[in-house]
Amino acid sequence: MTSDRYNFKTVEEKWQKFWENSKSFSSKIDRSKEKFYCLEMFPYPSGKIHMGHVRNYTIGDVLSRYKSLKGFNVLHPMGWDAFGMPAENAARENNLNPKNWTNKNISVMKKQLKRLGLSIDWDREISTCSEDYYKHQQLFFLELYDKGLVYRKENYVNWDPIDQTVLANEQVIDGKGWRSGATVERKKLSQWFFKISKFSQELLDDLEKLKDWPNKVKVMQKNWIGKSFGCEIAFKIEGDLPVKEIKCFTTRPDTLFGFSFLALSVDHDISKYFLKNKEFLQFKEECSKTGTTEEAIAIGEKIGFKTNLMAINPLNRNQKVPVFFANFVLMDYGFGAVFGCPAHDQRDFDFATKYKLEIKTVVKPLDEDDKYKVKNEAYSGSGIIINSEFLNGLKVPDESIHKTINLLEEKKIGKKQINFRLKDWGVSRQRYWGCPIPMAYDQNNNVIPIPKNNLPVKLPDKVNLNSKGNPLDSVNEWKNIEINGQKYTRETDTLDTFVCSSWYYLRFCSPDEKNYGFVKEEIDYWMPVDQYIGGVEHAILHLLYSRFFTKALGYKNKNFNFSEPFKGLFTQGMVCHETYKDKNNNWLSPDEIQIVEGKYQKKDDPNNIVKIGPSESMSKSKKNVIDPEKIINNYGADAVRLFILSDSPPEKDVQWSEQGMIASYKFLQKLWTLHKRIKSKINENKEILEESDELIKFTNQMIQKITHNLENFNYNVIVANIYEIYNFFNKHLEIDYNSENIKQNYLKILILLTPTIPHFTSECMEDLKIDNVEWPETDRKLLIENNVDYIVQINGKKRLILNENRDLDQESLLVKVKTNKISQKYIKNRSIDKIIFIKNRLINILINE
RNA sequence: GGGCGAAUGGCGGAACUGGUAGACGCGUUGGACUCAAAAUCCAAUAGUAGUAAUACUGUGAGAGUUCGAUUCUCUCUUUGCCCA
Repeated sequence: MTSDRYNFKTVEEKWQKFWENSKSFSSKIDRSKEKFYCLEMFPYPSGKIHMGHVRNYTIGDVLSRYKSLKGFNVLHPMGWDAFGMPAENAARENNLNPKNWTNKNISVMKKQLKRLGLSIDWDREISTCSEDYYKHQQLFFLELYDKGLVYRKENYVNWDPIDQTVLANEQVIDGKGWRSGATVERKKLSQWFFKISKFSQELLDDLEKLKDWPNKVKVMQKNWIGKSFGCEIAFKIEGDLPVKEIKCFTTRPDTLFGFSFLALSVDHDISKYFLKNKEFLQFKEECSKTGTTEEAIAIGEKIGFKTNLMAINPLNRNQKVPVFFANFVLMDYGFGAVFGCPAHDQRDFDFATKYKLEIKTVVKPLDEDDKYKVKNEAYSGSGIIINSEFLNGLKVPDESIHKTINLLEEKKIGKKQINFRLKDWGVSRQRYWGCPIPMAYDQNNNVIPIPKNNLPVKLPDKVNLNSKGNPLDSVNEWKNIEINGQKYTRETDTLDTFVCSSWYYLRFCSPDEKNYGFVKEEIDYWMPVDQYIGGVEHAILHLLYSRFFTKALGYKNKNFNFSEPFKGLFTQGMVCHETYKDKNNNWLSPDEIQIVEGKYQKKDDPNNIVKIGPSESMSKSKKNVIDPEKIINNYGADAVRLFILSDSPPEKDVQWSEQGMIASYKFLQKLWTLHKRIKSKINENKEILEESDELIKFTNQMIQKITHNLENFNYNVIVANIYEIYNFFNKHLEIDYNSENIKQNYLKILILLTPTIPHFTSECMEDLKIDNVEWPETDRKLLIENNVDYIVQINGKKRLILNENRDLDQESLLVKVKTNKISQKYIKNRSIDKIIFIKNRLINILINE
């Protein structure tokens, strides 16, 4: 009997070799077929693959295999997001070269991915740290520079003191570096920027085109771009300083009559007059303690420093209000100055209460009268303008903001302004392991681009990674160069790794092209990516940058014929696992635990009772990780694929369960036994004259269901469908069928299973000597049953089900119902008020109680 | 504080445009095989009452629309994510 067991090791190895040798997944342009570009976010080569990768790439593989079976010309490539800090850190710690460390990881992870049986065209493999890749990136950089989309400026940056590098705003989480966790400092540095803000409006508008993106991602991007309508207002200033005017930006000009103070950022230009004022300096110091994140500001106490200046309300020249420096105003929003209207902004309200400033109500809710007064908190809802002279009666916010801006423009007091929250993308990083920025400086610090024929600017192999700051700074033989006999110093900053991942989807179309990043003809065929799949954590950064990059390459380029890189986006959920702690509150890995009589304890230490924590996303720090390699070795790739898809919808988090994993493994064994039974039925060559068409109907139904579920990413339901298939065959194989009939239907079933468990079905098909594989079509006619279950309701309550001929009309069905004993019991002799009848579905009889 | 989503058995989750709630899996229980165990196979499994047929209750809470609501509308609670 043991020889009949399904040996996944030999089977999976055999088919993986076959696919590799016969180049089953290599793709080339074929205009006779419709293309399908399926892309999963490429991994960072950190050492080993994790369960998140398994889930991500299984989802993509199911889709790719399905689309190929459907007859599409599928492009399904894979590469490596290979630049970045972990390599540099690991290399420093182990005295290695980042390149070697990275390449070693790549070869390990590639082998692991191949063990999953993914239908990837490995001939297109790319790695962002190879010269063949980044030289094109340098060319793109110069191209964007020529287009005026790259510039250098000095500004405050988020400085990570541990990693000694600059962080983008998005990389600062709760005031800490996203990787190091260090408290981020403010530092002034000269940096390279991509002019992403030039595309703010376009990036916003084109979200509309992305019909196959999850709405929440679009909303997140929209909020991130943060378009706001508002008004720039210049306030006249009186006082003992040479300050005549202060510009403010506001989104609520309609509340100008509620004006009671003007608040400035401590970094505002005017602060220069206060630098000798000890109290001000103390106040500034105090402000820096509250933190700069908007959250800290919203929660924290509002404090101010009063100046002797007074601001004049442009709509009411008699009204003069004090000017403060305040901790809740940031320099990078608007002009670093806001006007305070305490009655209708909670922040302003808190501030005004503290400093006993006037709180004048100028908006009333719809259900209040004109005497309405704001009491314990600001009112920021909709309503009607009051106490505002010529603005009175305007509806808030629909008409008030718009009309006020027009009025202010007429009176030359203000100017309509559109403000975006999206700031330009700072791409300079003070790191070694990244793509060198192809720029240089002469002795006067003037910038010149490296001539294109001198590209690539290669990273030097020999560096001292233990030097402080950027290791490239100390590589003099690399840094000092000559161009046309002139001496220059190289730019030593490297590019943010998000730049590498902003265009890799183009490179996959032309991985071997030497002269440019891609071949026009090839991206015209393959682009855009039809389905992009990855984690929702990239909803803003990576996706926004990629969208920008596509637009930037297409900018001033008539040949570029698409404006969005990813037509469809799917964001999969995380893989979670329970967390464990021992009695001393140390994290424990699942391997260190045993369950005895339902109690969790530490292995070899029964007195050490284990506390079970909530299920969380797998992470090394919490030790709740499961190593995919071990699991694949124990249960096989198909079983892992089956399990990772089975328990939750792909867009939601999934709970890793060893029991579930084992169940998937056992199921494949059962399925193999079933296959053997089916095979022997087929080999009997039996002909039955009067055969039931149940098998054909069932198969047809499954074609319909599985196809529908594949199209809609209901991959967990597909696994349920596979179980249903097993259950059906297992029961109904006892009934006699024509051998040919079984064969035809079983073949269709095997194809339906192929996207999910490809090694298994390949083996089965070979076993039956079948090689004709094409996705089966649903026969609509067969879905229509002769008999239908009619739901019979009495007064809206289901009472029985009648299985009768389809297409019965109301009258004939009613006759059947009336003659039925059960319904008679409910109807008795009472009169029927009304009948609701839905053809082939339901009859609802309303009777007089 | 704002925006978006979610809530269904012991657990993960199904349910097409409002029309049989709980597919499928896990777990649990019972049975078969076995000296025994594992493995495997068969059966039951929302709750309450009943030997049973069956009846009543039931999709976070409350209201509404409807002949009929897990599905649509409103209010609330809890929870997740994002922006703060």
